[in-house]
Amino acid sequence: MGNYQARKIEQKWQKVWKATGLHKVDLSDSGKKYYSLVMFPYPSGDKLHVGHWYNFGPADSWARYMRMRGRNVFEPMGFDSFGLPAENYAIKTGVHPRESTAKNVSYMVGQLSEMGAMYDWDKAVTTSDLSYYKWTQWVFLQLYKRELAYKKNAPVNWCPSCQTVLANEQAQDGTCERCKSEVEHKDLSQWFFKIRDYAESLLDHSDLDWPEKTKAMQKNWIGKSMGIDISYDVEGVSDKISVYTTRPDTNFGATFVVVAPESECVKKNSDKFEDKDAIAAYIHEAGKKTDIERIAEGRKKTGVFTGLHALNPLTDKKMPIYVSDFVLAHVGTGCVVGVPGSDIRDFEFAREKELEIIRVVVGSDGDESEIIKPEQVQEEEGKMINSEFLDGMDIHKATEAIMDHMEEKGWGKRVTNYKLRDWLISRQRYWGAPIPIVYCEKCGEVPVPEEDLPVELPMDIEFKLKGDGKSPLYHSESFRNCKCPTCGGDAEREVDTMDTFMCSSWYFLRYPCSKMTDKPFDKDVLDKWLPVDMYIGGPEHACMHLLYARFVTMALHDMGHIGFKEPFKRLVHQGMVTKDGAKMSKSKGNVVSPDEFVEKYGSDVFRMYLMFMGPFTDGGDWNDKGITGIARFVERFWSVVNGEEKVSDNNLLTKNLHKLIKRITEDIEKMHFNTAVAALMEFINFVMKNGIDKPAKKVMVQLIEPLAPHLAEECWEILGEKCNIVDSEWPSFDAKLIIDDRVKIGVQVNGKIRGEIEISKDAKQDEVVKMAQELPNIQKYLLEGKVVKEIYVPGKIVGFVIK
RNA sequence: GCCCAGGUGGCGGAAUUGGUAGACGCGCUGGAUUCAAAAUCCAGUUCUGGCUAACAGAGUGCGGGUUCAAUUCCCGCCCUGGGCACCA
Repeated sequence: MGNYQARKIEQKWQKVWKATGLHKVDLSDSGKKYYSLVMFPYPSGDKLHVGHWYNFGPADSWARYMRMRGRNVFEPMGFDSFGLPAENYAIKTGVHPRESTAKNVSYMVGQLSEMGAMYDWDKAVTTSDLSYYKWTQWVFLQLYKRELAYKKNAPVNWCPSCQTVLANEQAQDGTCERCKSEVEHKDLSQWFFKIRDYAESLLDHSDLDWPEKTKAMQKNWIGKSMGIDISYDVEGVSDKISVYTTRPDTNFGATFVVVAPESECVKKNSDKFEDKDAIAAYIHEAGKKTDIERIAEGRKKTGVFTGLHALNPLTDKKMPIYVSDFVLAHVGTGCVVGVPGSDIRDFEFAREKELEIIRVVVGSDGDESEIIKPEQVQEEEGKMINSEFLDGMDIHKATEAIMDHMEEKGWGKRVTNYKLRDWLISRQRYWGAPIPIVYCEKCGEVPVPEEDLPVELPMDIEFKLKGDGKSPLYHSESFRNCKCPTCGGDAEREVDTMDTFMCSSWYFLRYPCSKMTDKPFDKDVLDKWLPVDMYIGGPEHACMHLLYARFVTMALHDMGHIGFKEPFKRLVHQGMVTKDGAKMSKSKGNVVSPDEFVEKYGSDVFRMYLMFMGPFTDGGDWNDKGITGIARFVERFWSVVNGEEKVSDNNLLTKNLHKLIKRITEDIEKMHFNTAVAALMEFINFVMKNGIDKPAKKVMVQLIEPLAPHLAEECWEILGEKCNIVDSEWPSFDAKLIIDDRVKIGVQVNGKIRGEIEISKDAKQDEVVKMAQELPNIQKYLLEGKVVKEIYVPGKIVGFVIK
């Protein structure tokens, strides 16, 4: 026999599997279909790191388990290959993104092949391939046709020195990553998708087997609220000012109005402001801050008085109007009414500007005094005071009453608001799918006809930053200049590319149809194979990617392109693998490659070690200290399979084997791979003492198949089986065989364990109590007082309460 | 700041319709084997006291509470991680 030659055996089976097409899926047979998907990787210069393995290994184990349960499993893989890092690399080194991406992809394909997963490479997609992004552009056109795409001005991070747009990542701490200049905001005309139109549909998770926390995060992200838009007259100005509030009940306490620096209201009325220079300077400064900074509670509030006043019709009070950066233009109407007695940020602002603070809600402490402490602001329950006809009502009733009142008077209108913003897809970058729009002087904005797709990304691009603020594609004359599809006259192409989230919002629809050239996908095929049965990926995608993918799927459904509304039936998030407590990234220099471990221990050991680290959904900090434990286990497993077949206790073997089947089955169902490995270790420890027979060996080998597929395949062959083990039937257990006749239970006195007894599983309470009482150590305690209660939880615990 | 998770031995973790906390593995200690080492095998291993015992006390981030009994349920904190819309 000898030691287990992991590398040799793994390469042998990978070759066989490839040659026999074991992992190719017949998509015409959808009867027992199972679409098992992982979020596809970005082909970065770091290649695959241990985090990918942590994710992909168990995902493949799951797919293998489902295949052994008789499902026709489709497990595709691909690359999300457009994006910023390849472009930055090009700017630095001059290497074309197409080249560096192709290199990274081919290296990663090699790494993934060594894993031995069941990927059907015939169906692979690479989003930067012409044959893929052609259809990303097609998806854009569908959304455009449906009037879900539109253009408007929106701010970008702008480096005044480099004269270029920066990603958030390049603008951390408000300075440019390259030159350290202070980052400013600049408005550009950009494309958006109306994801807000789908806010209600996206809030409906009722048919989704998703983690509760993910649903909660999406719900909070969408942020539905019911409130009222109130219009106030502004003294000396013809236009009214409109504010959105969810707490109109507090409006008798309104003492000022605040408008966002970038709001329409500021733009429209700037000529009427008192100190125009001060306000212009303030707006400029606000542009340098991030939203998170601006809205943080506890931060010192700043602002400039406009000289204008809004009139509160409830109180006839003149409310001064301020410009302040703690209000954001894209939230609600970009204007808020200041109620410092009931909102903590308004409270902070009022203190700063010495504005009137009125108590209108009495909270649980019953305090009605005029002076309000910060902790009394923002009461979630309470009743109204100082609010005329609302006085005495609880805040919820008052909210309804005042909204009725305001609507009757014509001062306001009930509205539903969402925090969700429309999806900004324009990117002023090269390495992305061009937006298929043409601008013609005569015809205006014209979508590229579907038959003219793809709009091909040009190669004649110089990556060095031009410093003229234009998108890279602007500089390709051959790309930019074109003929109008409608009138044939001279026209210019849109030079922005699409957000890469656009590529990943539909790739799962392309996999089953990846080779089609005349259409993005076939409705019949997709209606059979989708939704995805299991989708595995990181929780960091809870709000963005997963909402975008749902939105695109819903929109395509509503246009009749596909017959299902939701893309992902079941969702599981793997945990994140960190290194020294931090997310692995090139900038931190803490990326750990799986290659040396695969080389040294083999794919199976490495995969099982990652599983054994802890629960799949938890992740953890990477270290390689325990990997020898798994290597030892594999050696022992190997020697048991190859060892003699002699058993000292047959009944015990059967019982433990059936217990093992139960545990592994349940653990895999719950994705608790760590305890599945532990259970196998316990079983091996047991059979090393007790011995094993051939049928038990076979079951044991089947049970390890999802976790260590190469090892299992080799053992399966050694045990004389002909078929591939992944096509053997998952073992079942007999519940009757795993019942323990005798169990050890603890004996408690006043809740503390004082002894242990062994009882028969159907022993009666009297019997058990009597046995417990007879223990010398228990007698000692029983003599100390009077027994007031005897407790017996069958099979679990026996206890006495004494006084 | 806001939203969502998580905190258990020297380390990774196990155990939750409340019922013997620490399975499994790493590491460590002792032993066997060996000229020696590696590898392997056997035994021990939460901490404190105690005779390497019986047993007792403490113990699941911190402070309270409910209960015969709390890692598990409730209230209030602290810390760490993820996300916050141009990294993907």
